[in-house]
Amino acid sequence: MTDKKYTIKDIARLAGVSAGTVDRVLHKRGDVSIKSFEKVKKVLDEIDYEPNVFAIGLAAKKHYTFICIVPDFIEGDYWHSVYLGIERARKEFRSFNIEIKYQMFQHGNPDSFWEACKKASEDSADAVLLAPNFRESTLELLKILKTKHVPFVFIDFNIEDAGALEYIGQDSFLSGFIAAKILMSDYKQGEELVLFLSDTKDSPAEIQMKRRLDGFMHYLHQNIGDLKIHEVVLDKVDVDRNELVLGRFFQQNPDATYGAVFNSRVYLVGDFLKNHASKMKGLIGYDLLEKNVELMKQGYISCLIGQRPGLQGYCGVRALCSNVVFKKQVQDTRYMPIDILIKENIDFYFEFV
Amino acid sequence: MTDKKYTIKDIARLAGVSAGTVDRVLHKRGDVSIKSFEKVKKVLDEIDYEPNVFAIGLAAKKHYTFICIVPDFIEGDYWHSVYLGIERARKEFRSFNIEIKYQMFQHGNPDSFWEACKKASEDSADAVLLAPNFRESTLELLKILKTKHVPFVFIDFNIEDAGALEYIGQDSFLSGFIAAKILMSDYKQGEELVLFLSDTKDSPAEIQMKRRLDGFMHYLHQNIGDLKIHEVVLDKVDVDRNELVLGRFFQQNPDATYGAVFNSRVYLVGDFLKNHASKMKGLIGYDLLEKNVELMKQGYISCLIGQRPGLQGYCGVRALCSNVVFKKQVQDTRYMPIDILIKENIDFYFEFV
DNA sequence: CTGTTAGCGCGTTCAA
DNA sequence: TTGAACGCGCTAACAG
Repeated sequence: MTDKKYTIKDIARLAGVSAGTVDRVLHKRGDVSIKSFEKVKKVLDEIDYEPNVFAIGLAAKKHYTFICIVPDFIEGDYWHSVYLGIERARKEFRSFNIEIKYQMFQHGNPDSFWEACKKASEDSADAVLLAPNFRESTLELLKILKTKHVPFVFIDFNIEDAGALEYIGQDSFLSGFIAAKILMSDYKQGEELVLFLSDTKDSPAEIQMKRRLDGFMHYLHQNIGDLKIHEVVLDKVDVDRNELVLGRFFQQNPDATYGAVFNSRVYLVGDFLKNHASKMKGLIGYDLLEKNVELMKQGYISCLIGQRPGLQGYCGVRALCSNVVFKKQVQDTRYMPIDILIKENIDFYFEFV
Repeated sequence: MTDKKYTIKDIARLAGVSAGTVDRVLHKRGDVSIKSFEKVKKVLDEIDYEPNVFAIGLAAKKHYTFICIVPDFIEGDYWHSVYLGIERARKEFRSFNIEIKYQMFQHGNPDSFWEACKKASEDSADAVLLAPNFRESTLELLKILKTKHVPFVFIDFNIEDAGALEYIGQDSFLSGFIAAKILMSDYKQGEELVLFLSDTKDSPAEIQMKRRLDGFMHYLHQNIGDLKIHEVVLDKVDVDRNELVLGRFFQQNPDATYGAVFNSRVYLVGDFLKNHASKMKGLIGYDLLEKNVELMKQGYISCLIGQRPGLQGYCGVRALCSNVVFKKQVQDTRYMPIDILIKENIDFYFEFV
């Protein structure tokens, strides 16, 4: 393969036509005589023409607006990483005149999500990236987007057959399966397991957790017989209540020495352990929130499953950009790697270079 | 943060000078009066100027040649991935007029490496990426590069204090430590371990393996008392000899049920096990060669440590590009993530998006 | 020392 | 249906 770079002018010269005609052929803009078309086509078939991206970027006049409907965040949490990925993409594609607008909502708050969807559908966008936190509001929004032919991608959660350009996220079932395999690798007869569950209902987040749990249980059924499994429901925010619940639980079940949390809030358990100067033999959870990472480094959490939130945000914007700006087809599902992070490799982990 | 994009013309207008002067200030090209400089500086301090990368790319007239001194490869092996990463970077930076030349050598062959270094030093390059397989030849080459002020980066192996612009690779000690932790997670009293060693000598590859082994042993000392450890030396290529050695070993040591290989050639052991329809309780090795991945999917290898060869190649070229083309400072060490791959997450693993 | 100018390759007029 | 011409933002050469 040669590195010789052909320009439109080169092609025009080789074909014996003008640059404008070549451009028309390349972009299928019509108004080209059969004869000219053939001549240009012939040259294009023979050489390996790749347009100069810089010239394209420089000459681009069109402006695009992408709307991102994602949860609001605080420093160091999951959606902060997603945001950073989106911002990274924004900078990278800034020269293509892509403007990114955010419609943020309170995570887990249906009204706030609905509000965000409504605003987004009123606004005119060329593409939409969204974390479909609630099903009904999402479908409502999609209806409008579809009539306007505005493409959209889902990140983190999926709603199948909703017509998304692409879904970007993890295979939840398998990540649960892996979590079990890692967590229970040093299991010995007689030890017990506790699943720390959540009390949210009916949200895609809940569905995701359910799938992870399914995968987790699937591993246990396949590999571990008669294991005693406890369940403890934790509150999202009520630390005092959790303190009470966990205190009682651990007192009554000293053999429950493996713990699993199927969302980011494994720090709730980690913090409890830390406050009581206690450790489980194994505690696994999801996502590299600062709090989680810190607790893992201190030994209260033994493993975290990472799902590349930053990459999700980045890929989301990039998929929209490929489709809208470059009219390229994109794949319909992009599964993120299932990263296994432990105390020892967490320091080398990064999402971007 | 506003998205308003300032151009050099904007700055010139705001500062009351011409675009040329602004350019001189931006690039510290001198020949600017104090007064003009101050005016431009003031404007620059107030706004958030980011040059348009496309315009830079388009206007760039200079051509660069990078030489990559890396091992030759076959489809699906480690250095193939490195190559793909380099090629990815080549395509991405092609518009900056960077030409990539390869000086490939036979992996592990000092003469071939020496030959490649010699050719590279005779050729005139603007930057060099190399996998310093042999110390002396490398130092010889570096001497010449340094007199010519040609920057170079190391990938995969490092030679410390050799003046490399950047070293890109893994923290070998820690990756060994992690390998032990993963491998021995379900260790039970009485089980035995076998280390499959290599017989290469004095190469940076050997040093890397040594470091991994050190980390591995460090974990064992910290966490597992009186473990019986065997050592088996495998030949790189002589399959028949290995067959013999392994056959005898496993016959005599039925309790040696954990195995570790500190390089890519864990497939040597995996293949043996497969041929004898046998499995170890745990077998760990390095790198996602096709052969290794296949054996892991089939259950003969339990875990592989990945070190992102593709990303290494990509980052290597990118570092050179940042430094040579954009005159940017680059970090001196870029440790790759230590990826933990098992049967279940291997299918979702990828290096690039 | 400083302003002006001619491209870089492509998209997009506009006149022929 | 076609070719010529302009401009995107920046760099570098040149003329004052």
